[in-house]
Amino acid sequence: MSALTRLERGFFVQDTLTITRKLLGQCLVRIEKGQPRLAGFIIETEAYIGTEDLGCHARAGRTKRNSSMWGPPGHLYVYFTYGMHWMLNIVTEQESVPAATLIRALLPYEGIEVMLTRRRNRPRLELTNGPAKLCQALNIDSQFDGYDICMPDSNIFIERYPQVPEKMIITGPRVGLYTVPEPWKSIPWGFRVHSDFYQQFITALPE
DNA sequence: AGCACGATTAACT
DNA sequence: GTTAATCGTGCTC
Repeated sequence: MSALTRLERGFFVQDTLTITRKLLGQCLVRIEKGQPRLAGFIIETEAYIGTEDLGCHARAGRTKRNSSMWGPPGHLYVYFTYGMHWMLNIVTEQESVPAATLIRALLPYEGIEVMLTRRRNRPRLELTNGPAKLCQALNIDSQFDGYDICMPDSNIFIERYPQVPEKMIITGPRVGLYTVPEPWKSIPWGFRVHSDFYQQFITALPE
């Protein structure tokens, strides 16, 4: 087994759609003091790109809330919505260009006992199968808005795994943009891994 | 100062 | 399939 490397700054300097696709199959890791490592494979992502994209928070210009999206790549944009939920994004593109990838779902891999506690013993496949759920499971909130995941001692980072084959990636519209006008509402900037691909990892999960 | 809404979730019929 | 929960944010007055 070869040593795993972390995604470095250069990865997040590619164009946003490329990054959003290539993040599928990579492993998001969360380190907390006094806790076992929490980790999950990224299986669903969405791209939000620039002020033109009317589905993107950047459409209204830079505000206190969305400021991180204008920041340097490889940092996090974490925001609060629906009065109770946190959402995890990774900032892409060069500084001053607002764009990010939303992490919508993970396949739990390490630290499942801790995730079960945080997620009130929900079924294993429902631990991190939504953008707010994974933030709850990994204990990610406002304290990580603007956080740099490329620092050597970062408490959140992504480990490099082999790319998911193109044929195993399902492309479709982004979820939840009910009031967003076309073409942005339907533009196919959502990506997920076909369940055929990760089924093998589910059956391999420890009880 | 007031208000409508949201890149969601869980529980319900 | 529907809907309540719950509150920070940004917009309007």
